[in-house]
Order: sequence, then C-alpha cells, then structure tokens
Amino acid sequence: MGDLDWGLLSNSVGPRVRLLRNNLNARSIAVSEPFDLPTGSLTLLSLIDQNPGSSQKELADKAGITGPGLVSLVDELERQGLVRRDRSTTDRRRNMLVLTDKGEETLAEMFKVVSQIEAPIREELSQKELEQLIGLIDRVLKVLGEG
Amino acid sequence: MGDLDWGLLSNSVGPRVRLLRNNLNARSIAVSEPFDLPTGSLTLLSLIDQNPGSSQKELADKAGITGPGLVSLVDELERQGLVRRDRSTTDRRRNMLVLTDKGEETLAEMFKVVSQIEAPIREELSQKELEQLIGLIDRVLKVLGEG
DNA sequence: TATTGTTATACTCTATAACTATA
DNA sequence: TATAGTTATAGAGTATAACAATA
Repeated sequence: MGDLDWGLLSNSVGPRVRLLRNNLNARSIAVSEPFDLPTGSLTLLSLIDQNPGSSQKELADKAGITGPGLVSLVDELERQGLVRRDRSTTDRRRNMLVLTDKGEETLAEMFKVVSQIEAPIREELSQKELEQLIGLIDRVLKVLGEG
Repeated sequence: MGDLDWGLLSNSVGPRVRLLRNNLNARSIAVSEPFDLPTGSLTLLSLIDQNPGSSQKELADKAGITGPGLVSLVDELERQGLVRRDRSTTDRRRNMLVLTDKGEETLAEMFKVVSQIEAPIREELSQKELEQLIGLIDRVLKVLGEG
C-alpha cells in the first residue's frame, strides 16, 4: 500500500486530503451511528453550542454544508429534541438555532466518543504539531475562500 | 463566515478536512472537465506514470478508491486511449496498467492546469510550510492505516 | 430586488455483495 | 480456499433550481 509513489503529485495536498477525508468520514459514521444521527451532527451541535442564535445560513457556510443539506440535518436534530428553531423577532426570515438541554448532553457524549476515536492522531502528533497542522490548514482554507 | 467558532472541535481536524475536501474537489472537477474525464483521473494517471505495471488493487489502495470505483475510472481512461490493461503473464488474474503516449501527454497537460489552480496555496505557504503540511498529513494517514 | 429557509431533484462518490477467472 | 478484477446495486453527500415568506 505504501510502496507506491505519488509521482507528479508528490507535493500536492489533493490526493492526501481525499484519503484523509475518507478515513475520517468512516470514523465519523462510527461516532454518529450509536446516536442514530447523520454525519455532521457533532460538528453542527458544537457550532450551535458555541454560537447560539446563529442563522442556518451562517452555520451552513461555516460547516461547509449546503443550505438544503443543513435543513435536513436540523430537521433530524430537531426531531430528536436536540435543537430548537426560534424565529428571529427582528428579522422574521431567520431561524435562531439553540441547543436544548438534551442537545447539550448529546454533544458532550459524542465528544467523548470522537475523542477516543481520534486518540491515535493525538498520540502520533505532539500538541504543538497538531496546532501546526490545524494552523496550516486554516491558512489554506482562508486563501481558498473557505475561512 | 469566519466569525463563528468551532467550539468543542477547535482542536479537531475533521471539520476542516471536510471544508478542504469540498473546495479541492470543486477545483478537481474544474481541472478534469475540459478533458472530459472524471474526478481522480489526474491522481490515477500520475500514479500509473510513476509506478507502471501496478495492479488495480495496488492503485486503488494508494489512491483511496474502492475496487469498483477504480474499474470505472480505468474503463474511461482506457476508452479514451490514455491507459492500457496488460494481463500479467506470471499471474493472469492481475492487470498491469501502463500509460500510452497519449496518456503521458494528457497527464502533463492536466498537471499544468492543476498547478495553476493550486497556485493560491503555494503563494500563501512557503515551500517549507507546504512540506511541513504534507509531512504532518502523511504521518496522520500512516497512523490511521492509510499510509 | 435581494435574502432566508424550504422543497424537489439529480448527480457524484463511496460501499457492499456476488460473480468469474485464476491461483 | 483465497485473491484480482468485474458487475450490479444501494446509499450517503453534495449541488442546483425553483418557490414562499420576509426584508
């Protein structure tokens, strides 16, 4: 598996990001499945928790999910009583999303599971290296217009 | 867009990899479209070029593509005369993949296009930082069993 | 006229199972 | 019995267009 060479793409991040995403996605499914929630739920719960009252558009942009994709995610989270859609009184087009108490609990539980699953990464990389990796990715995202 | 906070996932690579992958995938489509080729063609051409005679299984593992996914990719590349499937004489189950002359030309052209598209990344990151980023990703991939 | 959220729809990517031919 | 490649199929993820309500 590791005996092949990337060739012309030896200095490209593209192919590696695909491998990384595939692997992390599989792990993400493993985290979400016991909670009977779709992939991306943890990310969304965490975002709402940290930024209560955000609109769906703001959350979709930050999470890298399309509008319709976010609607179905929120539908499911709301159905399970983890999230509430409060109509904004100042701009009645917007939904201000907030976590319910149950949503907070679920977020904490999911975070524990994902921490276990990501443990190998934190064992391989020092805290400083992990911050370096995230910092570099964030700079790339920013220049690509996703920051 | 950038005014929201990741919350509990501030030190997680998962959500960022999704954003990165979405963006790079859109760019990959932009590169492949003029050549009327599916996403992943450049990666595969580059791998075959550097490792001629590889089996489809070896290539699929390295590229992070499933067996059936690789079959349809090779089908298309072969249909356009960019790749040849040579049956191995020592193990007649295996296909030894090689680039045709036209395949080599197409690879070179696609590489020029992808270099232009990835230019913003190379302008933002120094050569050393880019190597750092790739090195860190490779270590993560290895510990996840994808190296 | 523009924007938020929604619905409907299609397409791509990825995953899985079953088949064949070889070993 | 196991492996490489293939076929068929299903599912998740993502994208786009059109609509309603509001600004």
